[in-house]
Amino acid sequence: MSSSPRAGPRRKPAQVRRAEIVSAASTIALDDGLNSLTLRRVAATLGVVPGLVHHYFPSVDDLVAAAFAQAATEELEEVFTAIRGCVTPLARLRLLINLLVSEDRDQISLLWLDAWQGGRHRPTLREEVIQQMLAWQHRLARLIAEGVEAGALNVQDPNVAAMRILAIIDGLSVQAAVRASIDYATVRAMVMTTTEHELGLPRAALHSDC
Amino acid sequence: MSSSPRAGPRRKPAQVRRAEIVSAASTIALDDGLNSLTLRRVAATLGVVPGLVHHYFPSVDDLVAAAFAQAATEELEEVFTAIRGCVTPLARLRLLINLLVSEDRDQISLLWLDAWQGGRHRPTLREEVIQQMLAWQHRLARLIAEGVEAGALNVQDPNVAAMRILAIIDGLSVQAAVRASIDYATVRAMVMTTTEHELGLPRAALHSDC
DNA sequence: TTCGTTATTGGTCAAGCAGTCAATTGTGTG
DNA sequence: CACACAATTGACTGCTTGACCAATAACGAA
Repeated sequence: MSSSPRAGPRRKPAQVRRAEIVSAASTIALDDGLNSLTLRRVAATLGVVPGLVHHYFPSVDDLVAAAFAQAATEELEEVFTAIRGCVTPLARLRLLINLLVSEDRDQISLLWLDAWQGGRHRPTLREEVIQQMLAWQHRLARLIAEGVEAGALNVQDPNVAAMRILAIIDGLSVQAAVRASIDYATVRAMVMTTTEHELGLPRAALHSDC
Repeated sequence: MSSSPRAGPRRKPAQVRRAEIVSAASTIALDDGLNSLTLRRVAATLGVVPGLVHHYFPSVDDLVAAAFAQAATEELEEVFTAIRGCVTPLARLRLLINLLVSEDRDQISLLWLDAWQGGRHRPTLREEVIQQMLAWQHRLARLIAEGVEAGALNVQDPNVAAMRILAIIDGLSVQAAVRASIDYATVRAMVMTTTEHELGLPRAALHSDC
């Protein structure tokens, strides 16, 4: 019992511990919101003392920003990895919207809402939010641009189109997140129709499965 | 000096005092956000003791909801009163969008953001937010319906159109509220273009002044 | 093995918060 | 005028938070 599994090494390399903290923080943020993210909460999750978390993140703002960054980046990569499986640009867009407007996305939608709001009084978080929003815009714009090159889409400015599509998704996500009962199928149809308008597609070009 | 002006009647009718509190709370919410809205802050503004505010609003949730309700209702009425001056439905819509997407609206946009987020853990506020969102949707839908009757617009479901227009305004407002520098003219053009799409209008039908 | 670095602990601090309550004072009614 | 009610006060509680710091113990390098 000298090397009991439960009695692991109490001391970990800084990098590892830091990653653990960010990961735990990210989980808490997704589960209970950015406001539930406190030094003590993270410490309790990891079974360490609050002071240790403070050692790695002297300012809570930094911790919150890091947690949001991890969650947001993970989701972005997840989505864009998933749509890589579709062959045509149109199919990729269709799947992207289906992924972005679904019941499963409630958590991350609420997280974004928290982040937008929290950025008001958390400078570092605010910067991170801006970066993540730009990342989404760029990735989506590139996707659209590829569709244009392939001749599948007809749009003047991919960046503006991406911004607008993301805006309506955000707006409807907020409505979905706040209001009690909202029909996700309706919302999805709304986004699709708007996107068709936006990308110069024929009506119902997006309304089907990947 | 027996009736010194500064020594006004310390005791006021409940209704008046209550209105004062809500009004002060609403101002604070608009100036510094819903999170800065505390019993103490309101009390300090009015020059009374925190306990008094608590006497009228035993729960902070109720106070926050009331403050938001007042600010939101006021703005709704302001906007719909202002557009009454325009003769055609199209002109009314145009002015409405111009009013809803402008630098002056930063405060109220941020307030809505706070309310959406705060509704997560404040049941009364949440209910109020839902009511206010529905109010906007209904009013805008009616405006659109009038345009349809007048033959100026071509839209199947005014309610859905209203929802979508408001969604994109919300989405872009969030972007505007969060990101450092955003070109409001661009945002306004975006909303107009989308609205034109949404309402079956010819391109650039909205791009001008009232 | 020794020693310096540093991850980690435990405890502390002050600030800000909502909520509670008994006491007081102003107001209007009978 | 006197009484009852209600607005208002002031002081207090308990809680949570971020931040700080000195002491300790583990780890790696010499």
